[in-house]
Amino acid sequence: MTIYQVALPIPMRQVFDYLSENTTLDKGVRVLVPFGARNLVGIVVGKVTHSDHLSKLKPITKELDSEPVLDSTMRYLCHWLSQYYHHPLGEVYQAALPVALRKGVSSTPKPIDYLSLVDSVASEAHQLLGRAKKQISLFEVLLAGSQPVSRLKQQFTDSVINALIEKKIANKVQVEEQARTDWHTKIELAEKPLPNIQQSLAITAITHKLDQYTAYLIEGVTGSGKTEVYLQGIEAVLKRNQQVLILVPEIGLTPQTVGRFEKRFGLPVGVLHSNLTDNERLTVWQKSRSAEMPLVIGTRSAIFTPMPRLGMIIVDEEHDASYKQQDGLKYNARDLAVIRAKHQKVPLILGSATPCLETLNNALKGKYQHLELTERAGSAVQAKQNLMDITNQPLKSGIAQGMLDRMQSHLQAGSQVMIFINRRGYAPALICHQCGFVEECTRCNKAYTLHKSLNKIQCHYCGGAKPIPSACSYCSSLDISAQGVGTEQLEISLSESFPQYSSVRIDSDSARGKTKLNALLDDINKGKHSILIGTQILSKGHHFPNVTLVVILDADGALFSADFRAAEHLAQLITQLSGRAGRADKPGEMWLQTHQPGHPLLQDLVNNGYAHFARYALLERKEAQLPPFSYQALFRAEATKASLAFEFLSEVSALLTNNSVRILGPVPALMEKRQGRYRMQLLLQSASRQHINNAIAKQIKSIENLPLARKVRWSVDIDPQDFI
DNA sequence: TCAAAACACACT
DNA sequence: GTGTGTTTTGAT
Repeated sequence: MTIYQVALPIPMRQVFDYLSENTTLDKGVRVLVPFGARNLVGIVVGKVTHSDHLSKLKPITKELDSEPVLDSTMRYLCHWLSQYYHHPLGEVYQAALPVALRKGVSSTPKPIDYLSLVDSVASEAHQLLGRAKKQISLFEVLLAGSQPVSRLKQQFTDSVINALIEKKIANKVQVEEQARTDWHTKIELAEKPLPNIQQSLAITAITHKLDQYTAYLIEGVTGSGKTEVYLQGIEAVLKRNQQVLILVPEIGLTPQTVGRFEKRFGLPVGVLHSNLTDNERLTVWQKSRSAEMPLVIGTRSAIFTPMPRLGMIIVDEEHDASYKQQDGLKYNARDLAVIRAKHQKVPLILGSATPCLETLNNALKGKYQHLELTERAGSAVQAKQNLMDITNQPLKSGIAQGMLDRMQSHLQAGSQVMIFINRRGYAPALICHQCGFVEECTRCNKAYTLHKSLNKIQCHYCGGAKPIPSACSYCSSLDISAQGVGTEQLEISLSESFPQYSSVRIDSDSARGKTKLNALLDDINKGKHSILIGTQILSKGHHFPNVTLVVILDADGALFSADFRAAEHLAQLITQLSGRAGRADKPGEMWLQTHQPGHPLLQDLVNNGYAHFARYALLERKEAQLPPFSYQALFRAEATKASLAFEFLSEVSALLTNNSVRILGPVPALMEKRQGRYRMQLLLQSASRQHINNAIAKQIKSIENLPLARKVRWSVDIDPQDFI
């Protein structure tokens, strides 16, 4: 009997030992094992000669694979993930596999039914078929060779196919499909544009060293032709008979995008997104694993696609927040792509018009090769950005009168108007409407965050709290309030102000599901609506040629958010939006409403653009010792009683206390109560990633074993992106 | 006194 | 995580 260590999909940071008569089970093979009263699908992680639980060992019920479902690269990535994110290995393995495989179905493709002519019959077939037209035409198709039944069914009805089988002219044959991996001989290049100088430089840089790991940041303004650089890079890789993995944000994956890749190379493209069925996902996984699929394009979890002949990874819109998984295994697919590219020794391309500061910093330090595309091609335009001072101005549902007038004139000219509410990183700060003063914690010089339900304001850096003041501490005005209006409230108010124009709201509620969103976007570009009210979704991937006015309602919220990334995200949003509104003959304008028209970050963004802003923001981060100049981990806990969550995090804090790691909190989460549960958080920060990692690694088991750990819902988030 | 609810614990 | 055994609670 051999003892195997098996990782199970349970939230426990340990592996379990099982017995088997088979002495040659490989790592990465799935097995069915008894676990308590249940049967679970686990992954073999190793063979051992001794177990501490010899008396308890049970045999493996069933071996599910002859070939490992996780190759050595995938196992390496899973181990890395487990250690880096302090997540149980079994759950990581589970997350890395397509759902179908987690359930234990076979990992090899099902044999396909082919319809094939019976050898002897050819000569007498015409006689047998008589005048049956459809059957004759099916017979003629089959003369050229066997065809999969599923494909024939698109052209012929069941009865025609069955007739040929009954007349013993044809029969069904099961064929194990041979993976065709010689696609490099079948590339059919579509016509391609002539790259400009910057593009050529980027393409040359990338294609020059394809057989080693190098990370590139392509920082290219909207319309500068990043995609063309990708395409020419991909071409070089495909010609070497190597596969390419392309990651895109959740919303960016449209049939047009996929079509562009298919058309360019005349090769099949595997697509992975959240709307696929388990089987569709499995098929792409299988074809990629067998190297039959040259190109795979997908969202976050596509980073787990096995590619034996990987030759390049591309992460498009690398700044996009959807690359970070928000629940369970909180990994960042962009960061994992770096690890994977390094391990498989292939180039990695990160592309964005608005790179996130972490990536930009890596590029500026020389860790990534920095390729800049600053020339706009063809008809691309950028909306002109302006600041509107709303201090002491009458507001109607958050919109200044001057802005309403401007909207009126754009609407009268037959254009569309977009009102943007920034809910992301939303942390209500107290702002005086008279003078623009923001209530700040004197110890940290950070804006207090308003917690209405607790009836106090709290500093999210030191945890200090005090009652909500009734007047501005600077000018004593009573007109102080939190920023922020909801989309619904705004929609009502706008339909009162502009009754003759139709307005539409686009947020994750009204645009649930992809088809619904596409239908809405279609309506908009057909001109069915004049006023668009939206959140995040509008900034991604879609163009609004008829929108000539974009209004950002609450720029201030981002400037004083407890989330230090809020300003960066606002800048990315503004830049993305202004590249998507208007067109050459009808350029757009964008207005940011603010109480702080002189704020250096806003000034820099509006006057000098994102690239300049980002470099300035990096200096600020350095000054404040914030990421990427320090590293963070966030413990979250929620419970029906706030005190439980607080107690738990206090105990965690005590366990982690360590000279080299700063601990902030516990403080209430920005959204302090959700679904009846109180939410608290504890932030760790250090100049050294290693210090944080070590501190957590040393104590994670003790934390897991705290009595309170089973009374609260808790999690660790390494490199947290959101402090919601 | 009993059953439901809450809790504790093991799971290889 | 889940299934199971144990203790607590509170209504009869």
